[in-house]
Amino acid sequence: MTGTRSTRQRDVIAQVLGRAPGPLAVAEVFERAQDDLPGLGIATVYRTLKLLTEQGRIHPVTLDGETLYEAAGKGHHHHFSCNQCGRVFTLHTCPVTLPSGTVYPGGFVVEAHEVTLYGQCPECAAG
Amino acid sequence: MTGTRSTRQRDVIAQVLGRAPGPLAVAEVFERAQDDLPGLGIATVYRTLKLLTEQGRIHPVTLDGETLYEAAGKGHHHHFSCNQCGRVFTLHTCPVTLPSGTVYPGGFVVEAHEVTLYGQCPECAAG
DNA sequence: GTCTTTGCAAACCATTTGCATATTC
DNA sequence: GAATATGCAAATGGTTTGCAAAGAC
Repeated sequence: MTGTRSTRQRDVIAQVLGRAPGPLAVAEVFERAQDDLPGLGIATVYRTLKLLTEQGRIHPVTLDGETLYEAAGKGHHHHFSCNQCGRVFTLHTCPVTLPSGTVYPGGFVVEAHEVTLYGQCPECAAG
Repeated sequence: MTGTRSTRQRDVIAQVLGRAPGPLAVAEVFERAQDDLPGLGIATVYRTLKLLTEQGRIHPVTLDGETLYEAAGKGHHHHFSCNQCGRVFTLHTCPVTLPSGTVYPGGFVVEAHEVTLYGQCPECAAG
């Protein structure tokens, strides 16, 4: 069986995502993981992100044309993208009430939804 | 001034997007535009999509890691992505009430929102 | 006729893959 | 010790760019 071994690289990459306040781009994961593990190769980052995704331990999030990754198991949540600093945050509130099975005009059967809010993050709003 | 000339290529590409029921991927734009205009080059498609975007005549939409393009001027709307056939539709209903300026817990100032619904499109639900 | 746009081919750049070496169990 | 994972470098594939020829005005 492949993908089961515990390695320092996999641990570090999973940890990096685990402590982030929101989803991270591949380059960000790479940089942060290198702090803990110099010599880490970018190919390993891609391979590990793919592996963790297949295992359901992280999820890809596409936002503004970039693929970001976030740790799984955060329950239902959405994202906030700051128009000023560009950072993406995880929000634990949901502005939508859409029970699975709701049928939209035209006959669209809704099974899930995704919301992205854009605006100013607390830091940028304060500055 | 560059970007102002009317060419067959630009007209065709704009028309393709104008008559689509939802946003299209670059490859789809390319294929459909080639029906009207054999010999069209892919580079022209990319250049034109970029131009039309800068002119505000179309908008990019990122969905599941792909960048799609749709005609502008459709007013506030959202997207529905069919889990079965993969097609993306434009929905003219909005499940969210979020006046610009709403402040979310933590101090996030909301200026805009984007919603994507996932499920079965009318055709796939009927099949 | 001048300036812009196009198509082609080359250049780019992020992501993936092949392979020898290092690591896990 | 056998099998898996890593790092490097090469390959890939979508997007962009340089340039000579075609087209718009």
